[in-house]
Amino acid sequence: MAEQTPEILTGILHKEGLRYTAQREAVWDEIRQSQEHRDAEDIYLSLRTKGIRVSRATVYRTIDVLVKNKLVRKMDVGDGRCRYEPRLDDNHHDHMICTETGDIIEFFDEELELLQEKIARKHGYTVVRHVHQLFVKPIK
Amino acid sequence: MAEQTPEILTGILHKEGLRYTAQREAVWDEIRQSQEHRDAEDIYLSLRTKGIRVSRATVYRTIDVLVKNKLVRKMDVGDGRCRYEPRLDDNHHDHMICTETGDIIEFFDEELELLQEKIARKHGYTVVRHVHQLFVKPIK
DNA sequence: TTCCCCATGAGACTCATTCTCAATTGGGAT
DNA sequence: ATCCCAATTGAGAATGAGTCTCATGGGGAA
Repeated sequence: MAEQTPEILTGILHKEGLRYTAQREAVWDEIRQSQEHRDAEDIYLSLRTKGIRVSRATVYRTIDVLVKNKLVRKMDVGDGRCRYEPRLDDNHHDHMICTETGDIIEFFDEELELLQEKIARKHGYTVVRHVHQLFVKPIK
Repeated sequence: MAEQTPEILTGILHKEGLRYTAQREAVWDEIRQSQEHRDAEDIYLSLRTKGIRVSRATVYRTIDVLVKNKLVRKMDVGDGRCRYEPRLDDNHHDHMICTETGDIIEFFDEELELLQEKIARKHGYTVVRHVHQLFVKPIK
């Protein structure tokens, strides 16, 4: 999973007119190598634990760039902290949050995607992006 | 729209073991008489402008009770402030937010509701509640 | 009417995120 | 390779929605 990723970051920074720095690389690496849905503080602390000197401000600033360029997906679960996940493969999906365990399950449904667009069109709009979260509990 | 509503509130307060107060009535009236999706500060300021003495704390506390008892719907648009709307008729619906004008359009689609439940079941869950927002832009 | 306890208001507090600004550093020009 | 300067960084202050505290006020049962 690691071959072309460095260039992905440099390419984006270049496109945005931003400089390549060790901190930006570190933040992107940190998010990339995890499949969890972590908040900014988790990411920050994980970097610090690894001995990487970076500040919260830089973590937040870098995440903004990554989100804007679709390397990272930002999700607001509604509990006051946003979670982030890598978006390397760019497979779109939504989330199911278990109300009993807090587990986050990813799902994708083509029919659902089409239906949303259909509904928007009915009102004279087209979907730019969407937020869809199912708060669920295990059956029985 | 006003006949039985006072009793709705008193009934709920009684059920919750809470007292009927002028402030709680005022907050509920304020939310009821508007179809807008306003945040807590808007509601608070509107009450103060009308000369009603109520504090932010009471507005928040009362909204919590109303939301818990489904008299009010709480929606987190993701911009840091939650919006509230009355829920008298209890017609469930989701929201479409226009990215150009900020307009909020309500929609409901039975097929969508069923599809969500179907997806949850496929993973061994059942839907408790959901958040579904379409960020849209006008066609052409 | 009294009395007990819940509700209220003012402002302190929390906590995620953003901002400030002096010090540092990337990287193009030379 | 070196210079130079705007971009970047870190530390901590600031922000802002929402929550909490606690002294005072007011429902409502008896």
